[in-house]
Amino acid sequence: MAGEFLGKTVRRRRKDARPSELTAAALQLFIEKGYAATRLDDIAARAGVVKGTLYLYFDSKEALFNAVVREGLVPALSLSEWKERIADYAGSSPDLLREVILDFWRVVGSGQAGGLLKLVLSEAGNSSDFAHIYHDAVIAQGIDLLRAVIARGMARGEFRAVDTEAVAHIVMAPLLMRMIWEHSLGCGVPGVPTKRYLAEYLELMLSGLRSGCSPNR
Amino acid sequence: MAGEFLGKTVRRRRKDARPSELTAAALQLFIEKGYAATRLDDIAARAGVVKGTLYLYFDSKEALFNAVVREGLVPALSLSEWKERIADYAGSSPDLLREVILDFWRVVGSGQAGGLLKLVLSEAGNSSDFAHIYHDAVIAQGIDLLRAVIARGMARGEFRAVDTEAVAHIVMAPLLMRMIWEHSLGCGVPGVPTKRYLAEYLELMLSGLRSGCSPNR
Amino acid sequence: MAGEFLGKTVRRRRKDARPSELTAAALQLFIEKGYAATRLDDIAARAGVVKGTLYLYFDSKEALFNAVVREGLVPALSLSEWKERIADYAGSSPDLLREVILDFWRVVGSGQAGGLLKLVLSEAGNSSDFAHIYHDAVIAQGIDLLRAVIARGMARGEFRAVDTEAVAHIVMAPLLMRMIWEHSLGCGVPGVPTKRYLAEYLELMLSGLRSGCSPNR
Amino acid sequence: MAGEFLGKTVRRRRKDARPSELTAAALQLFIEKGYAATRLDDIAARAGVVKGTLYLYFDSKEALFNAVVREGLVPALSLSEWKERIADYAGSSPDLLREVILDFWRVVGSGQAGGLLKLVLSEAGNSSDFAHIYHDAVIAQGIDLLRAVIARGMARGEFRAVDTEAVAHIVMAPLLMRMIWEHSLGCGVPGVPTKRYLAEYLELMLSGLRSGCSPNR
DNA sequence: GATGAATGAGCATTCATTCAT
DNA sequence: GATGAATGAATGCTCATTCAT
Repeated sequence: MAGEFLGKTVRRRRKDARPSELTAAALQLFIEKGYAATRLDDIAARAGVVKGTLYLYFDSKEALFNAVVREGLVPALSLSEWKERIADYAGSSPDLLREVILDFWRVVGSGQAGGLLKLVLSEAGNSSDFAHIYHDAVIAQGIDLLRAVIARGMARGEFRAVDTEAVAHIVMAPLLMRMIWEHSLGCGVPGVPTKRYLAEYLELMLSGLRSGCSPNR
Repeated sequence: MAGEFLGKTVRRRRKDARPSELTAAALQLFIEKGYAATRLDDIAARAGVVKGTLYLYFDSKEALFNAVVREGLVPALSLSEWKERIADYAGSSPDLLREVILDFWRVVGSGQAGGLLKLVLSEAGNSSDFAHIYHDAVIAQGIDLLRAVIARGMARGEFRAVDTEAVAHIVMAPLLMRMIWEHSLGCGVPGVPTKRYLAEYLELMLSGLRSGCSPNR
Repeated sequence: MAGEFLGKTVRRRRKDARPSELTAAALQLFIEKGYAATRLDDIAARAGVVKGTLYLYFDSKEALFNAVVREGLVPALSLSEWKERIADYAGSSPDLLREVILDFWRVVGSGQAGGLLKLVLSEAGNSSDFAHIYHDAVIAQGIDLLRAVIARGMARGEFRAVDTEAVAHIVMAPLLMRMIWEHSLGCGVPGVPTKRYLAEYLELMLSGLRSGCSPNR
Repeated sequence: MAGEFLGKTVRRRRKDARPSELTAAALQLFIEKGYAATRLDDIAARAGVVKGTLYLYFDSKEALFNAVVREGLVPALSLSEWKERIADYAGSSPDLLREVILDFWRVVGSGQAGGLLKLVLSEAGNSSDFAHIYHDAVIAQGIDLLRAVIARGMARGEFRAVDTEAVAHIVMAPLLMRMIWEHSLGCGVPGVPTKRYLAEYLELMLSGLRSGCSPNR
């Protein structure tokens, strides 16, 4: 019967969806209040369940935290597609750098994935070293992409000669800081809207990388 | 007697130094483990006293935290001296920017003052909004300096026209990120020593700001 | 069809056998870990069902415990047959005592019925007073048999005059202690195999009861 | 001043006495309700303190249980004195056996030490194997004493030849069972006062051990 | 009848805070 | 001023019990 069918479907969909509902609620609260200050009661309440229910899906508060972080890393996986696109890219290196950076911002900088950065930094030093995990899974991905683009620009004479690794870190820093401030101050960097920030940022980095200008001194 | 005299001296010195010994111990632990995960017992133990003693100097754990942050802000006060120095500065704006940035790094980026940034970001969102306090006391100071220098450079035709506020934030970001990583990953950014990082950073920013080059597009 | 027939048979047999399968699993675990430390999940798992299923047959954990104990008392019912047999017995009282004791051991002392003693003693003091129930249903049965045999021996001049009730308790004690040790230490009394224990025990009791010897003092 | 002196004394005496006050309360409740069913709140309440106070003296509920058992074993240490006394004893072996048994009963069978037997049997099978510990510390001590006395009697021709180890266990059983029943049924074995029980018990054992009677068959 | 997801009351444990000494 | 024993509220975790399917 349709009733039974729907019933089972609802139940099953619930069961399947629960874990991510729970981690979503947990992520929000962990970011808002920090790991230690977040009570399981609060997480459960925000997810519309009861504390005990959490233990049907996660062994402990720490296990829940792990799941939250791991789930937050998933979007960053899409960055790996860029590796092939860079090889086939036909346009100029400045254009490519623009595209890569804006896509990184779209994927990582927006939504709750941004708060995850603040979270793992806050809880760095705990048993499971999530700062390293996050660094390797997200930051290092972005760094690698930037290095590849910068190297391409150097090879094509579009960028001046730089230490690609150092510069990749430096170029990424303003993106990450922006993410951090937005989740720490609550409402973006005061006085500078994101759009203008990104525009000035891209201009500054591209100008700084461009070859063919006289040296600074 | 010499013994008594020494005793009193030690006692007196101790008594006066106590509060800062306590906040120093607290700062270390707050940075290492976060506010919530740090027990007063641990702080007292590291300071060589007993938990109850903390309450002779601070009303509560939160009051201790406040004192820790406030004390950490003190070094940043020296930044205010720069305001006058900028007005009197005789050299080029790129040189001035270099000096200001390196001094900011010396004052804020080194020592435990660096950990403080990570700490206030971690605990952002708690009752007392330290992220804002820290932002206003330290970051905003630095931002203002940078804005002044950039404006000077623009006025003198040494820097191209930019949004000074946005660019000041962007220029500061790599410094702050470096501080954060050093205290979150434990041991600096892997693969890029601080000295090279700073050198490439200055070069990139100054190249990006320099006037007289054709626009990026 | 045979398949269906077998299926129904199996189903039917299962259905009827379920309660005792459940109590059997529960008995084992209650003895191993104690009442409170045994989780319904464990019992269900050992019985090959799911926790909720237990509630189809028992109202609560305590009701299950009650059923376990009551079921464990059943074998002891066979002791009642002895009442008639004693009346008709033709041999000597020492021989009769031997037979009664060895049968008691066979019925009560072996198998899981032995563990039941340890169990009810462990949980004595709970709401339902199983120590009394077990005492009345099993121990008192044995005591009564022993009293009858001892009284017969006294009447026939084979045993010396004793307080039959006290002596019955005393005679039974070594049997019960042996049962307890076997289930508490895991592997019988260290150093004394059951067979030798029983032989020496019977000899000591019969020697102690025998009439016709000079008093101890 | 006297006030201060008394104050310190009271405080110190409290501090020193606390652990044993707590274990005493815990022992009572563990015996009454079993380990798992006893809440720390109850123990604290009975000791006149608050739950948290328990953790000033014991790391966990299990640590408290361990302390309770270990403390309960102390009285049994006095049994070791008997080893020398047996060697020097001048009287008959039956008299010696009487004395040893009555002293064992006085030391182990009375007071809360008796409940300890029930307790360790109940909790046998848990991580720390207290049944073995108790067996070795208390029961085995008594067994050894009995074996020594029985061997002495056999050597002097006062007792018939028996397996000393088996018989020692058997002789001890009625004492232990009596202890167990008293703590499981609440109020002694129904119908047989302790005094008569012990008298009949001694008579039965000594008669059973005495040499010079014809064998049972 | 059987399942297993969900519940919620109960308990062990932690830790900031107090206060008599 | 300094101590440390004692407190009690808070919280992670468990598990018997229920109920929709």
